[in-house]
Amino acid sequence: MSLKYALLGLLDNHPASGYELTQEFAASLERWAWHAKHSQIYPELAKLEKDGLIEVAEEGARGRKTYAITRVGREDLRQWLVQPSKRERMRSEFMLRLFLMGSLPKAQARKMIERMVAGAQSEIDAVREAMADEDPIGPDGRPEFGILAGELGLRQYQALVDWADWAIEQLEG
Amino acid sequence: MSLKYALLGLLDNHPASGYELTQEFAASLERWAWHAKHSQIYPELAKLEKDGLIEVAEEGARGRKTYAITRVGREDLRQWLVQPSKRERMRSEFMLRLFLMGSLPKAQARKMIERMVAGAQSEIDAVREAMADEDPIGPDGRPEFGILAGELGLRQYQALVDWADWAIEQLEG
DNA sequence: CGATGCATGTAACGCGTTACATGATTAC
DNA sequence: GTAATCATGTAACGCGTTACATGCATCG
Repeated sequence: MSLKYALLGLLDNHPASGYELTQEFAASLERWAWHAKHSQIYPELAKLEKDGLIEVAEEGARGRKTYAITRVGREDLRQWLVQPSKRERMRSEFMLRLFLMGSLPKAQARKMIERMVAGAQSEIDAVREAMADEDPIGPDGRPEFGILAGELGLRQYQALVDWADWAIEQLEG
Repeated sequence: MSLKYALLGLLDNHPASGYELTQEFAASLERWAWHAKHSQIYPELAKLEKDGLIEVAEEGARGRKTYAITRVGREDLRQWLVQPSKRERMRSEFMLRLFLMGSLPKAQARKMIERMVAGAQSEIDAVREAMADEDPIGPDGRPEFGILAGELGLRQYQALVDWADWAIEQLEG
């Protein structure tokens, strides 16, 4: 269900082809929110068109089809955004590793945690730098939710880094 | 792949039946790390047995089969825990909603964020209370990674709550 | 003897990944 | 002309969910 709304959401900003949507996934959504490959996107677009939520606005070179969201599609998207979602099921390989780390000798578990944190920290540094001059409020006064969401992602990474200090202290004590 | 190691990890603590493993998922792993239903667990156990990573240690009433991890299984588990995993692909419906919230009028977006935060806060309160007297180091001196991981989960929820204040301030400003 | 909980499985379907497959256009 | 990029699709497979299906044991 989520891919459907990811596509409707992107098309609500501006019309785009399947190819462009694939790029947008890779460029923005992928890091913090959702990922999809073209092999999943094309069939899904066909389905959305069949259901009347989007339409082909223009056909270009090389068989390129530019899709636009329809009134019905926009309505469906708004509904989904507003409707409270049930608690997400967690599914994180990272967390799973943590849970099972008791199967390793203490010293090795500690080393793994340190390695995880180093990874998170370099991720934070890289993204902070890339986001340094991004304003969460666009020049037109409209909020850029991608930037806002990115800030949340960074803060959650930071929580991991801080936690690790505490966790290692627990292990030592 | 992850379900395999979740099962091996649980069986490395103590032998258990498919039924018990299903309960353990529901009780501990489910909240922060991984989820699986019995309909997925039973076939996976059969596969692990066929591959020699676990074995039937005992058969009880009602067709109950208690599985135990084998030496080979333990080795495989350790390998997986130690081997650095490639960056996980993000897939969070929650984050996706945030990204797409620009499709809502500002006031409504704000309301959605407030609702999300209220949910997170009550989750934090409930879990903090439940975890209040849990010591991350067990009475035998061995670290309880479930508790450590839970603390991380709580801190990440807390990061969300803190972020929301900031985000709403941005929207107002 | 009836409800609840223990205990195990299978089938159908949907979503996501990897790999296969093709062809047009543009830049060098 | 040839390499890179644009552009769209299909097929096979694996993982996860929902629903279907069965039967034994225990407690009251």
